[in-house]
Amino acid sequence: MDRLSAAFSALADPTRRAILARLAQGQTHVGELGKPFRVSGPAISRHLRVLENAGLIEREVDAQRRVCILRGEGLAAAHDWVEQYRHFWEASLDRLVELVEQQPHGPPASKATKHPSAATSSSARKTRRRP
Amino acid sequence: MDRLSAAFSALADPTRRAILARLAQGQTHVGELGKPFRVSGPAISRHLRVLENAGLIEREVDAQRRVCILRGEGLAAAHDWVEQYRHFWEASLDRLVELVEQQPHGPPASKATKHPSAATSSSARKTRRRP
DNA sequence: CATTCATTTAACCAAGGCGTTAAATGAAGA
DNA sequence: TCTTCATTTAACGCCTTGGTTAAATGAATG
Repeated sequence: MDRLSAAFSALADPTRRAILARLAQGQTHVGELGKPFRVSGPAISRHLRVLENAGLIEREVDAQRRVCILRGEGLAAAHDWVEQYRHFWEASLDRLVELVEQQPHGPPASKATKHPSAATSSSARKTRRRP
Repeated sequence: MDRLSAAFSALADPTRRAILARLAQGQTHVGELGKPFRVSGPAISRHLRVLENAGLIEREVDAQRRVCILRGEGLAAAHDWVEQYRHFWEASLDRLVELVEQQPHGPPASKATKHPSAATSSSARKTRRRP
C-alpha cells in the first residue's frame, strides 16, 4: 500500500485518532495508551502497528515497556493532499458568507456558524472575491 | 461510521483519490470518470457511492447520465483534523533546517529536499525559532 | 415498440480488518 | 531461579471491502 493510502487508512479509525491525540500531549507506553479504551491489549498492539507502518508513530524500547512517540511528519503528506482542495471548500464558504451578508437585517449568527469547521478552517474572509 | 472516519476511509483508496482529482477539474458523468481505470462499471459505481456517503461528491441526474460533482466542504473536516498536528511536522522540519544550516560548507540541496512535501507543506521558514 | 446506451443492483468470491482468547517472549523483582 | 508484569504473536471468527459477471432499470433513439 502506498504511503498516502496507509496514512489515510490509519486515520480512518477513531481509536487510532484518539491514540494520536494522546500522543500529541507527549510520549507514553502501550499500557497507558490502551487504558482509555475498552479493548484488549492485542487490539491496541495492532492499532499501534498500523500507526507505525503508516509512519505516524515511532516506538522505542524502555526496559519492559514500549514507548510510543508521535511522528508528525507522517501527517504532512496527508495534509498536503487535502490542502490541494482547500480552494473548493473555501469557495463554498465564500458563497455562504456572501449570502448571509446579502440579508437586509444583518447576519443571523446561527447560519454563519452552521459549517462545523467554518471558524477554524476557513480563510474565506481572506480570500473573498469582493472584500 | 462517523463523518470523519468515513472521509479518511474514502480517501484511503488511490482510485477514489484519482476520481476526486478528476472532479477537481470539473464535473463529469460516471462513464467518463471510469475510463482511466481498468475496472468494471459496477466497481466505479461503488467507489462513487463511497465518496457520496462520505460527503465528498454529489450526484445529479442528467437524462440517462449521472453527473458527479466534487463537494469540497466534505474535505474540510479531514483537513481541520490533520491541521491540528501541523505543529508536529513543522517542528521537525525546523530541526532539519537548523541542522543543515549548521553545516560549515553550506546546505547540500539533496538533504534540504529529502522530505517529499517539504517544498509545499512547510511553513518552517516562517515559524522557525531563530528567524 | 424494440433496441441500445448508461448506470445500478444482485450474487458471489478472495482478501483484509478488527476483535477476541490463549500462548509466547523478555525484562524486573522477590 | 521462580514469578510477575508488559507486550506481542498465533489462531480463530466475523464483517467489510473491492473486484467480478449477470441481470435489472430507465432514458434515448430508430
